[in-house]
Amino acid sequence: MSIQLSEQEVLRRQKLEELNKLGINAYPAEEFKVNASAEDIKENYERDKINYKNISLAGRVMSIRDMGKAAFAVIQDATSRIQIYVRKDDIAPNEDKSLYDVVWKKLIDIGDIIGVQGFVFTTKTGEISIHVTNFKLLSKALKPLPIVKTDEDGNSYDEVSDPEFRFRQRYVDLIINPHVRDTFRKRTRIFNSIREILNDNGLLEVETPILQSIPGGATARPFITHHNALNMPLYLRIANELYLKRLIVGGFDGVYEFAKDFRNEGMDRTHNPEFTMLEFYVAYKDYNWMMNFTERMLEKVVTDLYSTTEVTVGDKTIDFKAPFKRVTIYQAIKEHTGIDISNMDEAQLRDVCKQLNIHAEASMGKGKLIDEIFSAKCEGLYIQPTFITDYPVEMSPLTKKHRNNADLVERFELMINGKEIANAYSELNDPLDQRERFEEQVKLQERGDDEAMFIDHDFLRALEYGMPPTAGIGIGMDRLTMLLTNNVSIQEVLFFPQMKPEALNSAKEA
RNA sequence: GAUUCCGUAGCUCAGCAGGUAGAGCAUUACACUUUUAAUGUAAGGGUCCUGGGUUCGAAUCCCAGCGGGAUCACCA
Repeated sequence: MSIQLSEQEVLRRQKLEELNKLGINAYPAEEFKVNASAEDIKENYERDKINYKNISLAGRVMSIRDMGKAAFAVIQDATSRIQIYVRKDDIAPNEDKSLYDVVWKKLIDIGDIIGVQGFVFTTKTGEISIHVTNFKLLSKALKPLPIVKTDEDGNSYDEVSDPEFRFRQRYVDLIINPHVRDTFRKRTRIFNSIREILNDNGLLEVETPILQSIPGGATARPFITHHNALNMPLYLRIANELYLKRLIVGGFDGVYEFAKDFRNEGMDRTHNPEFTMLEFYVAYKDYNWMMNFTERMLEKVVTDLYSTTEVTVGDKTIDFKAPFKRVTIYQAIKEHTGIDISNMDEAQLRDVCKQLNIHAEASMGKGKLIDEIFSAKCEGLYIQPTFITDYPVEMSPLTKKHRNNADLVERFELMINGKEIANAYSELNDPLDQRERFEEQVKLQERGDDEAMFIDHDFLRALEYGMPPTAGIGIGMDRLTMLLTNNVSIQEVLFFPQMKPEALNSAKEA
């Protein structure tokens, strides 16, 4: 690495040498015992002052206001930020004032991680602060931290807004933008909340293969990799559905997995090549049960997160109070286009597409055409949580046929804020029907549909041993998180969204 | 993949009828022992994304590339 160092970087390296000369290890090994957090102090000091006379706290220096023989600084720990007050005569009570004049004033920078000991007090201006009696450098920062200042009205100045900077150096983004940390905490709370509900209902959390020899369970282009020892291609999973259903065959009544899935498709603000999908399957249930369960689950997730069922998303308020509205896909299309397509064949559907100005590929079958019409004319209109049900059989090769209509399947998608959040069905467990559906998919492949499914013979074999009637669902966790944290970009809810490599890696290390 | 906008100091940005760069914060020095976007005075800091071209002269104009955003296509 022969990167030109900036003035500030050179300076900080010099300070590091100074520290070494003074016998101060800028990266000490020993534990620094902490007995308070910034949040704890700010929340509890006022009514419990007795317990804040001897506190120890560690964090990153976020700002310094030097007043001559005393200084104020702001320390950020994992919970929050708190002001510290460092007075020369307090940290250096004897003749030797170098701890203040040299170490504190000259060698500590914004961005450094320090530990402080002292007592809590309230300043003249009413800010709860730590009066420092001793401090210790815990880690010296060699790069200058971008400074975001916030005034008393909450306006930010010089906020780092460049998405490239923020996503490539997420660690910096997390340090300086508290709302980013908040988003990721919420993401984890959403996952925990769901995990709790599923566990409470007796489902077993499982892990299934990411490397698969037949990518199944969804229609999407997979990533291909190669196993050297076996000398064979392997695919990164596009879904884990077929494996979870094998486990239902194996006798588990309920299984779930938060699965990283991979799809080799375009990237935009709702698509990352790797993303997280929750899938779960429950034996002896059907899609009606799953709708009931899903709406209760989401209501609880939102309540756990916000203590209310309402969530603000952009300029809208979305209410997750169960039950959610339910409407069949044919009803939805009829309602929003005035056209009843329930008895149409492929040719008639093509005419409808033409009439509605919807682009229809020659390779599209009946199911895909209906899906196009719904996507173009209906999907965006469902802002409040709505189950769209009873899809045509052609676009649902893993779904059980509808109990009352052989042209339909027992499937629903949950639409929220105009987007699909979940996809679920009464799982097809008739092995002969499943084989026929796979064969239909092969025909679609032959027509040029490069996303149609492969036949998974082992999965068929599993079904032939008998799978109980089962309800299953897939929920796009990234998109659910986007929705519940009011973010429009998937990059905002992934710590490390996919990016093209920086020149940093290729050029300078070679 | 297509269209479009963007890439100037550590950060946020200005500079563009072409004359080799500015501001605020950050940094450095000095002053200030309860400040809070602390303040005052002074100073330093830039392969203007990269590579070509036009020109006496390019951060500025043209071409190509790299990276990012937005919209569209594909999809979750």
